[in-house]
Amino acid sequence: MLRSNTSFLPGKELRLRGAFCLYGSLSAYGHVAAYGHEGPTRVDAGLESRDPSRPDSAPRRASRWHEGRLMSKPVRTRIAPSPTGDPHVGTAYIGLVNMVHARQNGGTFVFRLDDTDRSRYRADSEETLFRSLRWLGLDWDEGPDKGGDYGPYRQSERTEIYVEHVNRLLESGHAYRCFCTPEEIDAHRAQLRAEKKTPRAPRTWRDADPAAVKEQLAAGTPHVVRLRVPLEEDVTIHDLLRKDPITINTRELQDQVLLKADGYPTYHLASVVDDALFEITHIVRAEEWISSAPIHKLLFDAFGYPMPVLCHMPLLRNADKSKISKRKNPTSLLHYKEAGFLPEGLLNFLALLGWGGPKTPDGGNQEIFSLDEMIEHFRLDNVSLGSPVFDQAKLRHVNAEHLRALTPEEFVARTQAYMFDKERMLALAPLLAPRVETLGEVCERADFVFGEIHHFTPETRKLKDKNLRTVIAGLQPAGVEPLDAHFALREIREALEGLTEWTAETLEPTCRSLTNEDWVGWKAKTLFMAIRVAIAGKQETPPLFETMAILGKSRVLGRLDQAARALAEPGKKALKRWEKSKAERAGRRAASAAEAAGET
RNA sequence: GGCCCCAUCGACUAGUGGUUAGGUCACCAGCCUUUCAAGCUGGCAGCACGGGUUCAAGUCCCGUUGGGGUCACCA
Repeated sequence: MLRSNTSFLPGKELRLRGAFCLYGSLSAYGHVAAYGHEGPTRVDAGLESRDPSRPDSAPRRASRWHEGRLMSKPVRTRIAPSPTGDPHVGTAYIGLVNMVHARQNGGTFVFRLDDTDRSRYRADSEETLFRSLRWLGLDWDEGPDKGGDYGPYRQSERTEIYVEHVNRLLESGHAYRCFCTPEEIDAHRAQLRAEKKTPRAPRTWRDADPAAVKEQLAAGTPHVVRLRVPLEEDVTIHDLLRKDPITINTRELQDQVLLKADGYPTYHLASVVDDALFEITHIVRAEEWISSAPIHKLLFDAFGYPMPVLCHMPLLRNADKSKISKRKNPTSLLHYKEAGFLPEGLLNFLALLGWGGPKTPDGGNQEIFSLDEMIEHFRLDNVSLGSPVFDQAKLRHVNAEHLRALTPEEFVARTQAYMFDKERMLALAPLLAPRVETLGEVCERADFVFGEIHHFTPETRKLKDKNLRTVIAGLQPAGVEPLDAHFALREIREALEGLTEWTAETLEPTCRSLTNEDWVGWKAKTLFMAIRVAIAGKQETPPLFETMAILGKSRVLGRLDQAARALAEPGKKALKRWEKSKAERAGRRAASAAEAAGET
């Protein structure tokens, strides 16, 4: 395979390649040469390029594999996050790679908001998303908050475009209207599962009588539009990182919903249409999308749009190698910001996953580097495919290196901004002032606000230290099993998670509602102490709900997780038992509510 | 379970047919130091297994095992 690795001189080759990436020229990287075998109308561009780092190397052939004439296109990449929750490290990771690839090719990095799921939409998370990614150091050239020539960049504002596209597919026979009810679909799937077949939506309407369709349409029956997936046909996709093409037979696929009953598109439709319209050249996204790539390929083909280069990045992992999850790892960018990580440190750490960093003369990798250095040296097609564990220890180390590189002035500025944020201090002042007698006591009194708390590692529980024992005592009241205390905290967390407004006034009733007799039997006093210790690491704090409000939702939730984890790690059986108990209690609550309603 | 992806120290990685398998984190030991960090020196530790191909395999091929993803009107 040809690659300019004889000298890892910073992006020599890339610079020469210039701002334009020959559409498909990545086949020159060798292992994607298989592209050249695809497509009925492939035209050999006959272009040759040389590896500049090896003047004597054989000329490499660049070819273009899909329809039409040779066309060079400026690189355009994108991220398309959903505003449905806290900004995720995975989003940042994929965003970083997309941005770096665009930048090093003089291309454009696009931010597109995937807000087509109206039921999960949360208005506040859109702004948080922008802010968090910007904090990290990501910056996009086009986006909902920035505009651009390809807008609108919010998919919820593009529904006419999707409907128009769906109509095209309807006319060309690539899609059909499906009037099945959700119940019918579920039943069908259940039956197929029972027969040990691939569960699929029924194809009742796939070849329905046009008259019947017209009738349903006239009656205004709710319906979706589905892709008419070919019955038995191999669909082959090419991935920049995997040398073998991936072939999936359409019998593994189902007639994917394209347009939902509420008129909004599904991810599949919206992303394909927008990637085409935005002229995205490289789709760089997480590995979990591989299995739906054939659907996308089918869609690009149905529309007659050129297929972008696909690049599926490895999934970030928990220590046990499962897909990273907030249960087992903090996944919110807010957490890392609030825990005092430097954005450049986090970014550097993320860059290390799948890539070692620039090569060093001793045969190793330079692991500490800046975004600019990454843009200079990183190569998208050289990402390693293992399952990178998001290792907190390594993250801390990388962050520490960046911290140490700060000048004293910078260090002070960063620390001040982190600890004594004016807004936060103003909120804190009325709670703190009555409780201190000198300024010297401020930090001690509110230590849990200013930084991380460390009381909840599993090791802590083994310590003999008296103070720490008290801490655990609060978390786990006398006579309560660790596992029960774990679930108590977890249940609190779940209740709080649903809160959209995070103030002392909204927090109090939510917390109090968990103290009814249906609960594990704790009094308010006990429950509130457990929460207090979990979020503050000690038993003396300003009033609980005010304290929680100031700490902020993500930190409170994160610390409840942390505390729960420190108490116990429930097994599958225990989890099941808990789920069951929750359901039963919910049932009882509903029953007693109904009874109460009946009496009045 | 079907389909798909993946596989180098505990973790992140370098490696693209010929290496004493390199670097970093973590861990251990020593040095430095009033303490703790940091720093320095050293150590522990890896090509999942089995078959091929080849003069030569961590590197290529096949199989096994293991891990993961995915099977929604969520993305």
